[in-house]
Amino acid sequence: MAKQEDVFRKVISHAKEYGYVIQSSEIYDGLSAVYDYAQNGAELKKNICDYWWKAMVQLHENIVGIDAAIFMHPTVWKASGHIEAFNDPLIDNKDSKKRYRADVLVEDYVAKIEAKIEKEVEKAARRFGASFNKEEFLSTNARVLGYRERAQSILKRLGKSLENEDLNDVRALIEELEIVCPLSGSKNWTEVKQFNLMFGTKIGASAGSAMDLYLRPETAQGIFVNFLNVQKSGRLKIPFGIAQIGKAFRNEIVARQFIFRMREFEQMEMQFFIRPGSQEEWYEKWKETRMKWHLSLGMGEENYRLHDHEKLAHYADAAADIEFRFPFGFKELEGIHSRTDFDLGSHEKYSGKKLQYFDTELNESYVPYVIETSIGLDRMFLAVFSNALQEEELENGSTRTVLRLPAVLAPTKAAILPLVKKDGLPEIAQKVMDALKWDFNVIYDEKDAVGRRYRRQDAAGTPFCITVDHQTLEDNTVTIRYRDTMEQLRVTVDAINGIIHKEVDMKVWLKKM
RNA sequence: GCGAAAAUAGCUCAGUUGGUAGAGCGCCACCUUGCCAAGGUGGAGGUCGCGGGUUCGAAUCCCGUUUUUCGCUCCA
Repeated sequence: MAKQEDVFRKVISHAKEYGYVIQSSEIYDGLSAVYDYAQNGAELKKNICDYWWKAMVQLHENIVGIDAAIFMHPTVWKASGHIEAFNDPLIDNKDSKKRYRADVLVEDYVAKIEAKIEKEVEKAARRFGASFNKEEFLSTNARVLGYRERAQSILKRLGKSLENEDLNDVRALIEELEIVCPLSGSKNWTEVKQFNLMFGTKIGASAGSAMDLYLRPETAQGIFVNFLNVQKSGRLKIPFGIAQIGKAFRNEIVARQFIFRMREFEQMEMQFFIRPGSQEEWYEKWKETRMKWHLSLGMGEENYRLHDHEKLAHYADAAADIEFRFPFGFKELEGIHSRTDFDLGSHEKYSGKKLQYFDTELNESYVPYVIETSIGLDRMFLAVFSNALQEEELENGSTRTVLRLPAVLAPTKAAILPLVKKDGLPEIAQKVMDALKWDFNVIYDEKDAVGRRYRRQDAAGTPFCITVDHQTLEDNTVTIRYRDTMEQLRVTVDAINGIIHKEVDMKVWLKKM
């Protein structure tokens, strides 16, 4: 366990030290669970995006990509169920450390009162036998009436407090009713707090005419609301998919573990529209396809596992996670969900617009079913980065820190190094770099001994080092050193481009799928 | 959100019973070497997370706060 923590700590400090990830607003003590991608991080992230986009959009004739706005009409979040599900008054019991919905606690209490009424009814029914008139009993029995009045006044007060967002009164109500924690039996409660997982903001500059908006808590809805426009303008036939990469925002109660759970994060997702009834087949197909994509990066099959959900979200009829072995254990990296027609159907209801597809083969219209693949870009970044960071013992007893990023994703593909800073070698190295920079991200480094420069590039994740030495002056050859094996080959200057290209080309990597 | 721990240079850390800060690595310049880190000389960089308090005096003690990590909780 302690070792796991150490590894994670190293990942975080390495990410900072080598220009990958920095905490946001660090000079102001940082902002909780918000991080910035620095120069190398931005490149790595962009490469992950490209790798995903190519695999999903470019290589599938029936998948197109869009880029929807972060702001959406507020009703979208009613239709999606987020306003309902993301808005709860919560209270904690300090002894059992259990968290409850405050309104549910009160409602449970009322339910107990109602149970008492039922008991009275049963008792009376036994006593009076056949002559028992339930209606009459309920409207005349003093004890029942007392219970009733009490229950009603409690619910009325609760409703009013919730409506006025008077959380102090909800708390007061819980105290007055002497509600105890079902687990610990104690009345040691915290304040009631309103948790809204969505970030609110306003559109419109003047306060009077401003409209409440949310920053989207997921990107999927941008696809659903545009479903028909894209289908029609793209003349797309079912089955087809719409993909998107974009930011989403969640005001997480607990946001932790570096970039694993951030308040502002990025999703890469694809909604695949299919005929109702074919969801099982496509669900399996996409699980398999997405897993292949992951495995093509060569990060080790043993580091992935598929986890099927038993408890399903309200919109889904099947759901699975692709989990990855992060430094803190196996955690969700990507979700594959069979979302049925929940979203499109709900948008039909709320918007009053038809969101149906006319299937010419079946000669009928229907609301398509949806299979979703949704991967956290930041989590993918963390998976790639943490998996790549290794410390290895060399034969000579020294250790080497090496960031074995898949070459296709590495921010910098090659470093160009003159063996020494004289004899015209820097000038040649500069020329080599100028020739390569059109095709690859390359950097030049002439400081320190060449061995040290190799190690520097190892730690930064650069897969190749090109060294210009004295022999270059004679026969126009250089050495190319491989990060992972530390082996060197002598090649002509003209051959470098081809060698690197073969190793970092997305086509080569994607073909492993 | 609760509980625990932590915060000192870019990184990893030391700092003895309170007496206005150190190391290693890294970084910069120059010299030297020249194919796998740790050669020489010189240099930059910290009011010890922030704010209060106690004290003649606080990195050190107390309170608050922010951030991070771990456990619980939560998680469409």
